[in-house]
Order: sequence, then C-alpha cells, then structure tokens
Amino acid sequence: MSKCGRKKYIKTNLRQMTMETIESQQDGGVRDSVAESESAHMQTQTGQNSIPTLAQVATIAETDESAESEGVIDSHKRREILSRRPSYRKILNEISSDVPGVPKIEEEKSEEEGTPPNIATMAVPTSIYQTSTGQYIAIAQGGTIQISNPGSDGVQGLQALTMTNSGAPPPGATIVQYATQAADGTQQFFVPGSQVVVQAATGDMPTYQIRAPTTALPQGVVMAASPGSLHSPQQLAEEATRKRELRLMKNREAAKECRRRKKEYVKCLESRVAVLEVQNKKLIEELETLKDICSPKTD
DNA sequence: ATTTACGGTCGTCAACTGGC
DNA sequence: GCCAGTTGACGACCGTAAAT
Repeated sequence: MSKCGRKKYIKTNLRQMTMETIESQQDGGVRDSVAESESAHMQTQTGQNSIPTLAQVATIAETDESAESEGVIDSHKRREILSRRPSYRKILNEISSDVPGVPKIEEEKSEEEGTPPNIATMAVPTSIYQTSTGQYIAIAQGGTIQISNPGSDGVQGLQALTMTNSGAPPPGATIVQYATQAADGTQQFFVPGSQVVVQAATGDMPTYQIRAPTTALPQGVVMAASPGSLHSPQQLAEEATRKRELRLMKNREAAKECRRRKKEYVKCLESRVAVLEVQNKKLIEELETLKDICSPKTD
C-alpha cells in the first residue's frame, strides 16, 4: 500500500469511526440512508461533514425518529444534515463571547507573514502579483509598479517604478508578466509595450531597467492582461490562465490562513479544556467540603 | 544503509457560505 | 445570481524514528 493510500485508509477509517460514533448516539441508520445512498461525488460531502456540530448531531437524532418511521429523509433534511459546520472563526468567536478568557480570532492579522504589510498601506493597487522568488509586485493606479520583499519590514524593501516611457497603456496591453531569473541572474517582468523590467542588481538596493525583451518567455510566466479588449483566442486563453493563476494564488494563501486558524482554534479548545478541568476539579473539591460540613460524621 | 510506518505541511479542487 | 472567502478532502512530498 502506498503512503498516500495508507493515509487515505486512515482517514477513511477515522471518518467511519466518527460516523459509527454518531450512529451509536442516534441509534439509527441515517448514515445508511444518507451516505450510502449518495454517489461517489456526494461521499466526499459526507466525509467532509463527518464531524457534525453538537447541534447537528441533535438534529440528526431528532430527525432520525421520524425518518425511521417514514423510512425516507427528504432532500431538505438531508441537506441540513450535510450542511457544513460554521467556520473556526465563528465557532471560536462564539466561544469567546461566552468565555471572556478565550481570545478571539482577529478578522485580519496585521502582521500576517504571508502578505507584506507595506502593500496594504500603499495606494490601492489594481493588481498584485507574487513572483517566484517571493517578491510582490503591485501595479498601482497610474502605471506605477511597486515591488516589495515579504521579508522586509514596513516600507523597507518596497521599490516603486514609474513607467516614464509610456503614457496611457495601449488598449489590451499586457500589464505585467513576470519571468523568473534570466540567464544572467537578473529578474525580469514585463510591462506594457512588450518591454521588460529587469532587476539589474540584487541586494539591499536593487535597480531596475526597462528593456526590450531579449528572450522568449520562460516557463511559468503568468500573463496579465486588462480584460477590456480581448479578441483573439490566444488572448482569451491568456486571460483565463491569468485568472486561474490569480485564483490559485489566492486560494493558496487562503488555505494557509485557514490552517493557521484551525490550529489556533484547536489550541483555544485545548486551553479551554484545561481551564474547565481545573474548574471542575475545584467544584468537586468544594462539593466534598460542603458535604463534610453538612453531614458531620456521627462516630 | 535501506526500508517501512507515520505524521506534518503544502497546493489544489470542489462544495459551500455570505455579502452585495 | 455573482463573486470572494472558507474549509474538508485528497494527493504529493518530506522528515523522522523504528525495524531490518
């Protein structure tokens, strides 16, 4: 069995165990009527919702009685059962509102490691691109190219390029096209007019030059075109590719953020368990003390 | 030293949610 | 209804510890 196969097996078992737990709680066969009746496509869904919230478990238990008597779960109820649980942020914030000690997950982390803070503080760019070397390139209003290094603090590491050789961008022009390192070790990205911005020097103060492209586009180049005037199939394909790259990049960041939140959520739950355990212990001790006071030994 | 088992992380897909 | 954000699932990859 391959590694991934093993993992899948473990995950499947976990899902099954969870479902069995739910089944034992509800003493019925919702799983039979839901999961097994679903297509392979929907099995992903049941797997996805294999850990329902307590409310959902209650709902399952409630609905199961009638479902068992009727033998049918209508699509609406099934939909409710399969509905996704609230996000970690929501759950945690709900907990936080109940328990003052539990910190809330912030809406936006200012010191987020993934996105450079300096980009958020500058003029609203029309587009942001991340290069293969981790740098961020923002195309601001007016054609200014701003480059930032994620590792740097504040404005440091932010470079701005104003395109002085062109007025208004030509219709349908490529805004930015980033290329990986060129043969001479420089970094290149492309700007309107089929020109190339070349990072001529690296280090603390890199310099940039606008050149005519000398080589064909390297692999992995992402085209960025303004959607105004796309005519040819190639342009449409480029636009689609650009959109896809953008979506993937955003989702990549979102997944990172989601995992971070999940960790935070689990940590919070663990700390809450610890607090409640201490609280419980105290209450038990208090109860014992009160028992001793109220019922003194006769002998 | 090599293999195996396991856990962690990442990128991607797809379903879903909520705001507009 | 559209769109951006969220998140579970999955596969791939890597590191580590134990077994051989």
